[in-house]
Amino acid sequence: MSPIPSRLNSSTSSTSSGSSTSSPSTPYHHVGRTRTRQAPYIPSYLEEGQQCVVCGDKATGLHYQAITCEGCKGFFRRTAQKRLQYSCKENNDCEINVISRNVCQACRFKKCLISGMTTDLVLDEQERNAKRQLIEKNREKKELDQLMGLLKESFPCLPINEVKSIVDNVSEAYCKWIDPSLKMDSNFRFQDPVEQFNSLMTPTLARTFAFLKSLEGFSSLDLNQIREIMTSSNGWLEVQILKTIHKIDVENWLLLIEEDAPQGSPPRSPGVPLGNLRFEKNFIDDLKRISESFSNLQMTTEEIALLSAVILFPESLAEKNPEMKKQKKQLWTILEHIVEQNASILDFGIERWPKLLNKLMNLQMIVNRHSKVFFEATNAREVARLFT
Amino acid sequence: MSPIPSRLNSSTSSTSSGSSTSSPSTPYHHVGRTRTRQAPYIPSYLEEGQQCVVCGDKATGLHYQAITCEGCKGFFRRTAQKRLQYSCKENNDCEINVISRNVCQACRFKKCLISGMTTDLVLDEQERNAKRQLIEKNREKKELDQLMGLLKESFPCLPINEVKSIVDNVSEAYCKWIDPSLKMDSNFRFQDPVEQFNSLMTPTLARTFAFLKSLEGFSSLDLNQIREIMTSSNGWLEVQILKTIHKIDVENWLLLIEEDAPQGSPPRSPGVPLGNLRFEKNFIDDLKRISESFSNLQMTTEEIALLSAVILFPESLAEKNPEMKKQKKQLWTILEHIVEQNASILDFGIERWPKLLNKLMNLQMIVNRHSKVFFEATNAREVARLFT
DNA sequence: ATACGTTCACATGGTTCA
DNA sequence: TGAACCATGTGAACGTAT
Ligand SMILES: [Zn+2]
Ligand SMILES: [Zn+2]
Ligand SMILES: [Zn+2]
Ligand SMILES: [Zn+2]
Repeated sequence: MSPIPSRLNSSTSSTSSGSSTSSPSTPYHHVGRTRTRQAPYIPSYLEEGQQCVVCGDKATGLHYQAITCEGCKGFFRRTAQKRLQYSCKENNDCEINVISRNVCQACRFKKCLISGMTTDLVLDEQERNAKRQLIEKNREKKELDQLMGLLKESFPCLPINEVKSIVDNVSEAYCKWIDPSLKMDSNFRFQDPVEQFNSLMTPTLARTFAFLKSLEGFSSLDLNQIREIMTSSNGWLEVQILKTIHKIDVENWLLLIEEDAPQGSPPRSPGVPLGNLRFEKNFIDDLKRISESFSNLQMTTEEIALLSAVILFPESLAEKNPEMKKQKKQLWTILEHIVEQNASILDFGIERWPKLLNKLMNLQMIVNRHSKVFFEATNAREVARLFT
Repeated sequence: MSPIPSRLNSSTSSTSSGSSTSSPSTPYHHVGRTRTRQAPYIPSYLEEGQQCVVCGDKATGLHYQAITCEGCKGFFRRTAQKRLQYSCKENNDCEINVISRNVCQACRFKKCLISGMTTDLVLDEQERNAKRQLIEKNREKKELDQLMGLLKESFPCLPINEVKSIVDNVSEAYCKWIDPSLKMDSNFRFQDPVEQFNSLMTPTLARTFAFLKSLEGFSSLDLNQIREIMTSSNGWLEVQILKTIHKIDVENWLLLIEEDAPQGSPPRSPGVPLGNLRFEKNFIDDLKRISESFSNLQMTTEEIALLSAVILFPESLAEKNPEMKKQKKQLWTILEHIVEQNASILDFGIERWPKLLNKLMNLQMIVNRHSKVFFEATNAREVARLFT
């Protein structure tokens, strides 16, 4: 029914907690405007026209263990959530009906309790938070899944179907005829390499995606734009490699990553010898060269982060949108500034900035030269190790 | 059983619903509607009215090693799958019965475990995936078998695989050379035609030729033969027009092509109004007529591909070479069968095949009537747009 | 025949915004 | 404040592989 304003209209400062939530992304850009207002849902167990046990308004279902209207539901929740204390200006016996219910909050809440509503069912701060987080998480996941779907179309890894089927057949035959005991883990071993590739690369892409979105002005990009960005350049690969080469111990050529030890082996290996990675020698050599080259710069975390941002910043966007162009320029400028500032602090020559640019070019060339390597399904596992 | 509200969500009454909510998705479901609700299956080892060891509701069988109801089964599975952690708001000793089971998830799960349910039997993500894939695979196989069976009836004489591979090959070649937009995953333009011809002809001709060449028995044609074929009939024009008219939105008379937006204009035009094309009105009108005519047939990609193949198949070759003649005949036969088969699937009248032939004749007449249009130098640009 | 996962209508919690 | 909305947990019915 129509809410009747009265007396304590002042009430609470009202809602407006929100903000932060980021726009709900405009679920549907409707054209039709019509949006058939769908009939408010009523649970099937309610009789026709059943009344709210508190105020007699039209009930909409069980709420906090009592059959109530939307109004009493909301009132009760707000009261319990914020632990509000009301006091009656009369004799604690105000009548509560659909007209008068907003006159005395104290008596309304009292009647709620008497009518069987229980605050136990009101989620407390913590639970509420958990719920919000869950929803946020799911939202992201959903978006990511969609993106992954699009990405899969855009750069499918090289399937190598022939190899796969040969390997599968031979292995399967082996297990079947020669060593049946192996059959157990066949699930694991014969998993489709393409699937494997996807599941292994997803975390990496997801992180890159999240990083990109966190940059100013990128949060509102839609999925297709993101896909375009991710596929139209090797930027994300370059960023990953940039990260990786800073994890290489150039003295001993160890890749310093934490891996779960297989079993019973020493708890933590100090690192993986580069030679142990199953890539072609060519690639490993380039990796060594470039990581040695960068190690001389002693880049700081901030510098790496900024560099990653500009690498990822899609040129196409900058060209289309002057605002974005300005932003990219700004990032470059800041980076330059910091690099040179650190140069003097680190007692570097004056050449640090040009050197960085030079090395960056080198990095991009190398990534480009080997870009195929990253998409071979058979390499997926090693690539994932590299990018962990 | 009987639902009672409580903490989380209450359960439902068994009402059989019938409500019309139906807002979300509403995927394909049976239309039969009659569907006598068959008695929910109960394993034979259960005694009459045996109870769920967790909540006392009616048990439906062994689930994860304990005799439980459907509710506890689902609750346990979800919890284990998502590795959920609950916490009790009371003293970890909440009573669990059919009424209260939804009050405290922590205690419900605890009771599940105590009652002998084991998470070992809950399939993990990977196993679940494997299962899904297996089911999917089997479904496809089943469908394929059915289709094969259908084809086999239609072509008792021909090896069934051959028919299917012919259809597949022609369709694939068509998508590759003539109309890439048909292919789901080909967001990227045409395959580059063989270079040697590329320089000698317009891209359209080159692609049409490539299509022809990919047909069985045509791969060895040399340039001169090609030229002869291409010039001796309007086949290639007909094929291109056939493609084009299937890109026309007959509601709004828009030609649905993707053009690079000039600059700064809206990123993607929904289509080009036919009237915008710089052809004589005569020609446009015929185009409208013929495209409307074909749109009624709702031709599938395979049908269009096969039709294109037979249109392009040079009569001269068929006459000279009995082998080729047979092949052409075969293509016609396959096309006819598929068209009629689809007629029944699409709930078409029995007239689909004759109608197609009729419309084809019309198409050829129109192309013939306007053939001059395509070769006038001043029209070159527009023709290229049309055939993109 | 059995016991897995899947599907989806439903109920109900929180959230939004006029 | 509360009408409309969104999102998630629930469980009955169901589809399949073993
Ligand atoms: Zn009320
Ligand atoms: Zn009062
Ligand atoms: Zn139970
Ligand atoms: Zn408890």
